[in-house]
Amino acid sequence: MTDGVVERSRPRDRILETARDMFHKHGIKGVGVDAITEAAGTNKMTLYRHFESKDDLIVECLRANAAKAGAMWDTFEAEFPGDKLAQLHAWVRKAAAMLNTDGRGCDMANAAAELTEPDHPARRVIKELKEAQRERLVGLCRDAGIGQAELLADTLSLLFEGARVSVQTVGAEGPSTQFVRMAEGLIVSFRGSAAG
Amino acid sequence: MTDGVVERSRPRDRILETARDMFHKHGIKGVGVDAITEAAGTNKMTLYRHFESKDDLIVECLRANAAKAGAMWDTFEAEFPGDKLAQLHAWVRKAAAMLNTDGRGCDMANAAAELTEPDHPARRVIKELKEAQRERLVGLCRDAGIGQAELLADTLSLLFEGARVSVQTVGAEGPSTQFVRMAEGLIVSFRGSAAG
DNA sequence: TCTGGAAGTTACAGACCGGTAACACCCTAG
DNA sequence: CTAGGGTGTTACCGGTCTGTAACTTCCAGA
Repeated sequence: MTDGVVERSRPRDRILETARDMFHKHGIKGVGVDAITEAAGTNKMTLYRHFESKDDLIVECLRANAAKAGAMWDTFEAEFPGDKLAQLHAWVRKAAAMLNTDGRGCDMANAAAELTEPDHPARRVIKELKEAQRERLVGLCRDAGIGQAELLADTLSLLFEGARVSVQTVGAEGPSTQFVRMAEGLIVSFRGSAAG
Repeated sequence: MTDGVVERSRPRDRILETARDMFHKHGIKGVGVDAITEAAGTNKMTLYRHFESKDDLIVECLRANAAKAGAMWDTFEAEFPGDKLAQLHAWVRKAAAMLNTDGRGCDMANAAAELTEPDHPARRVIKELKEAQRERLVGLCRDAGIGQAELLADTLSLLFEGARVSVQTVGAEGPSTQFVRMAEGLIVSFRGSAAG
């Protein structure tokens, strides 16, 4: 049982945390609710008392992931108060670090790859949360005084997203090793062209 | 039955083609062998006479995909014989076109997201085929006279990969719309810096 | 016309899936 | 002490999954 995470807390929290971990490691369709509840040290009935379906649990996991990712931005602000450019570089470093932590890509991207039904409830929240993340990165670029903030943010975002899937397909020794160099080069280039 | 592709040909070919189509649309774990054989106008026993398991079928589908993608490069050479820079721009246009054809990402990336077992037979071939694709793009960049060919190829590759997952998560109207602008800008920038 | 192999058919095994029912338990708030 | 809500337990439903067995049908080539 490598999927522990059974610290004593309220069953709902344990289920949510365990499900997040197992969905991340083994994929959504690769994990059944029985396995989740067992790893969470509880049982199926309790799961269905707190979540109305597996799909509902999936959505809650994605929201929890996004909340955790959102908290990351606050640490940048705390670490470099007011210095938006430093925060942008901190984002690059953090992103690069994530590439080497584990070989699994973004949970939302993976979920979108697995859940192909066009009206699956998870697809709505994935789009919402991804768009919110884009807004934050665009805002950071703009506040850092970069002229074409949207273009830089989108480029960095696509690079990072691509690096994550690259790690998942060819491993951490592939093209993703150049991510920092690419990102830093882009920031320099965009700062050189035009400032707000 | 929207997953037709039942033209009269040998059962093995029909199964392979149908499986490629259905895996692409609905994901690998989202399609059972019964559904494949039915859509291919044959039956399960015939599938298992030609493929030793579903995993084997998956691997063959990935190889077939890669073969089709490989043929794409030959069309570039045929269209712009000897003009490697033109072929690189053709790659950019082709990549951009793929972003708008359907909302599903790269089959290999999606497969890697779904098949999480570290020793799954598909993971080997995904890595092999992705590395082969990288070699081709690096070669194209180098032959186009670009100094840092590997870095440009990896950057373009990551951008494209990221654009495909972006289409899958937020749709074709998201950051991926800027893909051509990003790619062309990078090529210009790399050509300006140093040439071979 | 005969024959052999490829393909189709039906049924089944064994496992797993998401989800529910009915009931026993425990622990805390009143 | 008691009542009640949250939790645990067991069993079950109907469905789907990969994979196999045994048998029939068809068709091309000799």
